[in-house]
Amino acid sequence: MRYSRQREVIMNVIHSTSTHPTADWVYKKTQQYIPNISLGTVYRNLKQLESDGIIATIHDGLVARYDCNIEKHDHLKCKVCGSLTDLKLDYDFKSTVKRKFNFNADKIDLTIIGTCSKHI
Amino acid sequence: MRYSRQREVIMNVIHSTSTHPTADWVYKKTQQYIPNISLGTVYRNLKQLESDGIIATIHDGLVARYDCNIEKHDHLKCKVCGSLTDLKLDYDFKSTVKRKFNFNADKIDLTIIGTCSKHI
DNA sequence: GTATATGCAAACAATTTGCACGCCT
DNA sequence: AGGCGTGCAAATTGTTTGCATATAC
Repeated sequence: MRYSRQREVIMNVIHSTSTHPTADWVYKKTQQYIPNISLGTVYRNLKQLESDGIIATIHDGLVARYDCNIEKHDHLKCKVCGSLTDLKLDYDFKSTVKRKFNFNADKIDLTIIGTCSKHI
Repeated sequence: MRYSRQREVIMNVIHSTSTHPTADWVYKKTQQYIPNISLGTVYRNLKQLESDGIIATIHDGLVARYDCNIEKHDHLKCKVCGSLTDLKLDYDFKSTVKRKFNFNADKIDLTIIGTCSKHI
């Protein structure tokens, strides 16, 4: 993967937030730095960065969100404000499913949906 | 919600499988019984059945899958064959996130991604 | 120089919606 | 009769892709 200014800006934009932005949000934000960047370029870069393990993709309903935190972690999703917050829970299901189903687990997607402290 | 033959067939089709079908699969299957049913009708009914709590929607990547099992449960997703299998794990994260984040949890989406026993 | 990255626009896939008509109740 | 449900097609939304040009190395 060789250098491009577009990718550098996209990386900076993603690292500037912890809100797990959508491709469209990243696009609008990068436009502030590269006005004629195209949405296709944003998607292409996000995809490539993911397949290189540099960022992670979260499927939030039917839109994809991107996350620069690639460490294993879970999410809290507020159904009022739509916010997605990182958290780290402690569990070990991999050995359970290996034992019970002979299933080889790679990763676990865990999202808790509810109401965040701001909206109770 | 009043009776319609389309909805009855859609319900039967969903209950005839445990594979968590997509809207398109349901559409093709219902066509065997009502050849001129429209895809819009399938979507409308699936949506209504979900909002009435009769079926559940699972967001699998960027497509929606539908599940007649509305009891709380988790999923095993095989990345080789794409199959989605129900399982029931034992955990209690709701009290943890209430205590730590003052987050009121409604439900938990938990999917374990890996390789199922058929493809090891 | 050559391969990768880009901008643009068209294509695509999943889903939703407006409208006129049909069929439960 | 009145209103919910339908079929159809067009619209929307999110994402991908083909192509000619530009740029990193």
